[in-house]
Amino acid sequence: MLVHMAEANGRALTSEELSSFIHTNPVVVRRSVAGLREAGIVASSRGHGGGWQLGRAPDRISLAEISAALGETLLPFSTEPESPGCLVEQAVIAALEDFRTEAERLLAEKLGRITLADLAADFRRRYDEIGVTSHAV
Amino acid sequence: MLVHMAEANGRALTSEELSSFIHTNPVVVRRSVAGLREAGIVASSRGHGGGWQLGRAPDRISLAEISAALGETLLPFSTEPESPGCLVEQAVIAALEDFRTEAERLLAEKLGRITLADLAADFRRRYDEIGVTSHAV
DNA sequence: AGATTCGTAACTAATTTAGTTACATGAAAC
DNA sequence: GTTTCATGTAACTAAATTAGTTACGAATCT
Repeated sequence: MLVHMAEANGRALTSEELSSFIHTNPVVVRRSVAGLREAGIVASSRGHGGGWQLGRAPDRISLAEISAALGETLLPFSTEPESPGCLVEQAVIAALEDFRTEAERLLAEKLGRITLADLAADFRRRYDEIGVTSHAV
Repeated sequence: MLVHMAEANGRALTSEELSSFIHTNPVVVRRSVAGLREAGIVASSRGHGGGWQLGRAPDRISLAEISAALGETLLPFSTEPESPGCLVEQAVIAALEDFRTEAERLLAEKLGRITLADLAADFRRRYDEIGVTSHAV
């Protein structure tokens, strides 16, 4: 959805339009994207001509920021104790906590290097390529 | 559960015992741990004196192997297309696929350095510490 | 004023996961 | 060889999560 916004040239896209892109429901779009508003990644406006657009230039929006704004973890396990007092759990969590800290830093660093502008550029490349191919055929 | 097996000194632990450690059900234990058998991480035996034990020395079982044997992914997102033909999705997946490949290699490498023996040693350290504390009080 | 669009609550349906019961299979003890 | 103990596995239930839907109020533009 954000790539579509990046390609929209400043025009606001409605939840309706965005939802049709990914074959889902406008309300689902609003729910998902709303989390990106506080971080300034998107801006929404109501009424005529309203909808969603990027909050800043796509080359200043990294995947790390998007991931963080959505409240997603970069690693698929939690290090919260389930049985406080269990020494085995404490040992496991301690080991994973160290791992997690460094791994998350690494992942965030890598995701921080990929921006929406990169994705949009890649999309455009593919788009042009298809265009050429179609024309050649 | 594996740490418990590592601490069991070769004795087989029953699903019943293991389940009580983590406050769950014996069947849940069997279901979970069964996936580790093919990888040789655990071995199960039936009948009298049967149960579960480590399939090899704990210093030769890494967290990376355990994770792999359980069929878990190290990263919490999939790169499988949902809308084949969507160029935006293809661009996003391509970017994430690159990221994923390197990130998974890194994570596996890090997890590969942590063995069950490390966890067991840390557990034992905590255990002894508690013992001393209790005695001191 | 009327049309449009987000914001949000409330409800339903589908999926996943944990937990449970039940019973067959295999292995040791006697 | 029978009894006892333990895994292996199917089948069912319950809880939690998620996606989807409907409905309607609030904001904004023409």
